[in-house]
Amino acid sequence: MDPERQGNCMDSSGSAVVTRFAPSPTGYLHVGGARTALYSWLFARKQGGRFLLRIEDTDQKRNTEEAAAAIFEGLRWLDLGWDAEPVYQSQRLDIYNEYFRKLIDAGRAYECFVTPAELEAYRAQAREQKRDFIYKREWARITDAQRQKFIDEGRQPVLRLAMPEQAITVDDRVFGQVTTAAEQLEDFVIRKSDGFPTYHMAVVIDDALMGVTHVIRGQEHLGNTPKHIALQDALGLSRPTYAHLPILLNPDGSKISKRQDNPEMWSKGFPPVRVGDYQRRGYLPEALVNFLALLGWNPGDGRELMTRDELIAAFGPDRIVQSNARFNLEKLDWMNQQYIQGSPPDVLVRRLREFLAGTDYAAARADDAQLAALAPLYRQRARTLAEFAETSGFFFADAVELDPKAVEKVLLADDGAGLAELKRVRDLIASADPFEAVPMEEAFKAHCESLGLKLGKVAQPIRVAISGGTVSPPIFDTLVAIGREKSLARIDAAIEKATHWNDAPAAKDASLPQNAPGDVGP
RNA sequence: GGCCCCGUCGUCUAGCCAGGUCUAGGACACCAGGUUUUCAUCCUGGUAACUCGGGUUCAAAUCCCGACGGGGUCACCA
Repeated sequence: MDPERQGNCMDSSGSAVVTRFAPSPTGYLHVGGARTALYSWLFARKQGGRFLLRIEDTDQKRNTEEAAAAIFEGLRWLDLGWDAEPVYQSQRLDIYNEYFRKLIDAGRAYECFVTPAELEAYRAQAREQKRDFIYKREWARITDAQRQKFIDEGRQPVLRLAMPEQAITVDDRVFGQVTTAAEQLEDFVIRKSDGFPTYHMAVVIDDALMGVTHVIRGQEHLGNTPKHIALQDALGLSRPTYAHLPILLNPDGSKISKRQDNPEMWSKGFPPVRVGDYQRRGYLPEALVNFLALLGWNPGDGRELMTRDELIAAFGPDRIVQSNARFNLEKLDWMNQQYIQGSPPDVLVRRLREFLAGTDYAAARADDAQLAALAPLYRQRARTLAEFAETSGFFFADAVELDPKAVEKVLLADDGAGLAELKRVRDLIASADPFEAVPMEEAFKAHCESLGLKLGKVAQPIRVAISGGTVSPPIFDTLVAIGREKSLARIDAAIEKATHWNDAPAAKDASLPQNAPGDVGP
């Protein structure tokens, strides 16, 4: 998909860096995967190398194509471009078979007829005896007669790698040297009974064939790496440099999982699992990228808000942290706001447009000119695009809904002082010329001074009339954005309603039971 | 449970490898004050951490050992 123009890696020797992101097609881009992809991408860009994609679909009966498309979409949203067509493992069976052949011919792999049920029984037994069940060569040697018998029974063998009896050390760029003792290494399955390679087999072959020089992946794979090294040795394939990343955790230290992926958990501060949900919740991709980059890595000089180019320039595996990181949504919110504040107006409008498309926010009805008028008013006030949409709704409403609490506090309190003031300044608005924020503010300040009032005494009643509540952007900017006619109409409506606020409440109240105990406050 | 990894403010982290300059720095959040027409922004200040116990050393957040805590992994899933 729209491969980016390649970096300056074409001219160099054969040592150009190649990284890859290799998700299994789950149907969405996992936020942890996004960070892995980001680090791989940053490293490739920093080194002038290439960043590749591979879909690990050696298992699935699910819809690979659709599921992979969702992942591509997530990567595109984050603007993490890749440098060649993605590789699909399910289309490479011939290649894997070739390597299976080699292994068998070299005596490095053998058929195993033990069934999953039998294995499970052995494992259960081992657990009971508080032993490890580490599959060595137990069922490697069978006679031809036995083999024939198994086949006649309909058993489909798997292929296992004959592990050499020696410890294996991973030289990891993040965790250093990690050694696994020989006794811990088992003869793992490399070909499933359906003929497909296991993850271990496919990953080693594909990384080698794709020329991957640096494997950047989650720490959950650190324990698999000795297997991969053993396979590389057996196959005579090249060994990439490994860099394992610490795990991304929930605020409570638990692992981020799809099971928490719902609004209830979000309200408890759990981060969305799917990158698409960050988009839907009004985060800017550059903010997410910046935030993710800093979860487990830092430039070492205290910088936090960094452009993509700055991230690329500063990135390196040496400063990747070794401990797991908890996802702190509040900091993402802050960072997102920084990006909203820093976005050029036209970019912000475009982002709002994209965000609002297809939603039922009142703001979705706004045209670009209206959004452009509002953007400067909300860039200081919205941490996410969703907050913008939620708090700016009154601009687009046909009629404002007056918040009773606001009416009572601002308009009716003190014998209707606010209401009286609202009536008095109505004409100031009606006659404002030009109808612009600065001159209007001047006029109002003069008005207030002559009466010995603070501006707030005047601004709040207007705000309630215009927005329905006590919170809005600066009132004169708000009036201008809404327009003179609409503003006056809202003020008149508010005056009317407030004047009769306590008239005939019986009609309303009679039909309702008296306040139940435990009525909720604001 | 076995094996592996990790352990500095509530959170993300700097510092650790090359021990003193660390009365441990920054950021988010929080608290207080200031600016202000509301909210917010912005500015100033503040609370807050080296998991614990041994050892090495003149000196340890930094080196070593142990305990405890957290995480990962133990599939014919990736």
